[in-house]
Amino acid sequence: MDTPDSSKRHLYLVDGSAYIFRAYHRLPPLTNPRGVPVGAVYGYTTMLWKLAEDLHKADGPTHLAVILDKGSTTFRNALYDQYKANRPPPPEDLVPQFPLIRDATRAFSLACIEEDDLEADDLIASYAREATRLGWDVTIVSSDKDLMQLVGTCSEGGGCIDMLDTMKNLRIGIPEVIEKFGVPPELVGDVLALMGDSVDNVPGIRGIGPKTATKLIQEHGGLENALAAAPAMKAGKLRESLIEQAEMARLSRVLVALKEDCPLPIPLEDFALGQIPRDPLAAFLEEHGFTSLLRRLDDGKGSPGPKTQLNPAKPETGAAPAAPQGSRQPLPAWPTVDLAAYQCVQSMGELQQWIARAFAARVVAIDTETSALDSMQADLVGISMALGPNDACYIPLGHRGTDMFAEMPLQLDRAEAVAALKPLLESDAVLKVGQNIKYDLTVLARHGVDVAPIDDTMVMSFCLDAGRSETGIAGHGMDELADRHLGHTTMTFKELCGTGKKAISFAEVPLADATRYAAEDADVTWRLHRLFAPRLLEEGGTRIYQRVDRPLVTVVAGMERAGIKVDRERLAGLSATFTTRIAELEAVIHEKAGGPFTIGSPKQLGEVLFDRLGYKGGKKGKTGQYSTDQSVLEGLAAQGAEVATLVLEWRQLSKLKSTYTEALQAAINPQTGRVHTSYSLVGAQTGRLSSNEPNLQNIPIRTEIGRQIRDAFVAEQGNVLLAADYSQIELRLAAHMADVPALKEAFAGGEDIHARTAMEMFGTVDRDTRGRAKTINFAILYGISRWGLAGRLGCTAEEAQAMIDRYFERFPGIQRYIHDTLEKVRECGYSETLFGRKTWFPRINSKNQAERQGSERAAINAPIQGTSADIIKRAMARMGPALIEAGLPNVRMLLQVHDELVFELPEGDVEAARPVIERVMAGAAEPSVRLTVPLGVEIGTGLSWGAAH
DNA sequence: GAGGTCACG
DNA sequence: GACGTACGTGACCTCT
Repeated sequence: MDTPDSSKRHLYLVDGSAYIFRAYHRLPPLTNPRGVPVGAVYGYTTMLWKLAEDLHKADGPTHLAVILDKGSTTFRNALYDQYKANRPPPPEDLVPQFPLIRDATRAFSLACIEEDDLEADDLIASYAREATRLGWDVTIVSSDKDLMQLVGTCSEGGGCIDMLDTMKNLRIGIPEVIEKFGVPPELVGDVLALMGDSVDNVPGIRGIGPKTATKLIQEHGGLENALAAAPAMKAGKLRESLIEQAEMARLSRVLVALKEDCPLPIPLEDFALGQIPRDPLAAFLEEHGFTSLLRRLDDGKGSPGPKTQLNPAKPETGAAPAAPQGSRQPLPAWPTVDLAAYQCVQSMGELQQWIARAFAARVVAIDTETSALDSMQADLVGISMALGPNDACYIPLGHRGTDMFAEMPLQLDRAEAVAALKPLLESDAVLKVGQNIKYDLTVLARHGVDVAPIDDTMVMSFCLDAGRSETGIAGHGMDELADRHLGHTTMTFKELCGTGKKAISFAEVPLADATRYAAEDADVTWRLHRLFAPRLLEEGGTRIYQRVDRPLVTVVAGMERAGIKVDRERLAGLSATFTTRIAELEAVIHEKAGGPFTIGSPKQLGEVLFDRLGYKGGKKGKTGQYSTDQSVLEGLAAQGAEVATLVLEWRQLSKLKSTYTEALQAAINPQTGRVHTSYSLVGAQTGRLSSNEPNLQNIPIRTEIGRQIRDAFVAEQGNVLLAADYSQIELRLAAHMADVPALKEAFAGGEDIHARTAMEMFGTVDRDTRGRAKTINFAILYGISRWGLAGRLGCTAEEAQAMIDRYFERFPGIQRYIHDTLEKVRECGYSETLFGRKTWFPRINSKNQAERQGSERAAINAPIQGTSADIIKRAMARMGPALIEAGLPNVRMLLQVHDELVFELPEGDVEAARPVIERVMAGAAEPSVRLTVPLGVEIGTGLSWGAAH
């Protein structure tokens, strides 16, 4: 600071919500590179920029916070239910900009505050009062007339309050307030109470406007005096109104009064301005295409520009740049992980200190420790937090004694600690970082905490490095990431809790060990986040991470938590039927085989079929074992081997019973009575989700007998299930991406695409040619080989090759797509979806032909499968807000099955929900990508999942 | 833990 | 000429 009196504090309080409305109306409707409207965000960003430029001026801010309105109702609605009821909804293209305001604030590393039940004005008033009490000067960045009540007030402390209208570049002091209202600031509230406010729906007194209100207050010196003087006034409308509506005026006075004693969620000192780190700001400016600001950021010559304060120095942690594939990147200059440095938090005082420090840090890595792996059932045992390298703590909450005689460990009351952490975990001003934070979201949601905003290092790793590994599939687990990126070997859960029968619950781990383990996880997560955030920007992963995968984390957590109801009795009934039939089959198979054997053992079955019974066609694989899979058994059955037919039926029923009818009953959550799958966001290299424990993405549908299992997935009483499918989405995307006129035309015309293919290929459409065409269409999507196609179609490789040639000829574009895709992957090492998701293929140039060809097929498929995954993920991220906006808060999204979404909704909502869901799904590529084929969506409803198809 | 099989898109 | 023979998953079973 170059101010003479360097101890003088000057607090700027930015009225963010008010600003954004004004900026919206004053600025042209800009959109960012993704087509998202950002005009108001741009205005807001330039305003913050201007304020940042004032940093080093003599009377510039030393402290700054942005205050936002949070909810739509506040305590004032309890006083007067019509308060602000007349407000029109914000313009459609402004709505998506609200959350970006927070992003912008965070990008400047500024504090951002919003509280339920309070308006921004109240928080501003409370902070302003507190600051002046301490002798600070305060500038309120706003032009809101309500806030003018605060201007000029000097307390004993000596601090003064003024306002700054950045748009008009106007300082508002006492003279300006008097000019506007005709009265000094302390009487502004009385004037406002008389005149009312039509926008906020403050009633005031009908017939009294600003002029009369000012005159009355000037004459009588205050509202109560004016009301008291009314009976003595000369008869007329004014006198009558004042008498009749005196109570309305008094209510209005309360409504316009600012609440100056709100609890302050963040201490004033934490608003201290320091250097503004460059990287997050640059990332934000780039993401939204604010290129002129970005240039100014990097242009050191602009003086007196923000350069000196918006210091472009590398982040203090020295994040390492991306490493070339395969080589270890240089390790960041951080102190090595020191398990002894972590604090075990055992008092509320210590906890409060950590919370305050986390607010100040604005980024906190968190990790929850629980008693089990299932986030829907696990009990919360503790929470760890990290604010920097080795700056981490563990808060034990649910530990037991190490044995039944041991004393209970000293720890905070769980409910009390969670309540203390809740404002931090829910604060928009603080980014919560987790490794697989979806798990923590679910656990904490069950304790009433909705964690936001979030980052997930596992998902970040996936967006950077999907498929990227010399030896195979790159994992994104914490231990692996710590080793790969930090050169650090983490404590393993096994070391701590053991395995198998001797395993103990985390709740039984002694606090000292638990602290080392849990805090280390948070510490490592914090470090990984510091590495990944700049890499995403440099390597082009920001778009897919910020726009698709990050928003999805919270959405998917919600779906998992919702679960789906299954009809236990129905499953049990099916199980019993299957059991009986399986026993019958077993007896007959053993009889035909000439003795008992384990039918479920492919090895024994092969020997029975090909050695003992002497059937032909036995093929041994590389393990020296006969193959007995479906196609082999079907071949035997065609030769008249009845036992093969019986084994096929046995296999089908055994599969259905063990994997579905039995396992699903066991998967019903005893608390919710529903089945909660867990989705992995990093499970499939192409960007698809995967589902596990239980897998709800492979519930039978293709056979009649399997389909009965789908009928056991049901809606709650009074509700129905709605299933919405993209039809032929991958073929449509192939038509678009390879630019195939005939296919695009067929999709545009709503034709049967396989029939069209049959016509092009064979000149005629019947069952047979359509079926063959369908096979070929899929073969194309999966990276064709003549051998594979020949096997599927039952023809020779030469005939298959002829068909491939014909396909390329009829559908020009396909061959070029395959060629270009492979070219790019060979060159860059990765493929990309239309939305920029990368999948790495480290073995694309392998000397091993099988390996190489396998990579080539996967590389041809990945952009198509991945783009499809991006599209449905975008639809999922938008679905919740779209349904809320449509007034359908009771429609719940439950499942995703790659090209299908399943919802549960009140029967009465079906007709309203159908078009909303259809629109969101069909339009999910836009505005990022303009497809040249329509996306078809088919919707069905029913009391069960089976019936909804 | 690996291999085989089969449920799904 | 061998290699293996369509992309992406997860669960269950048997056997080592």
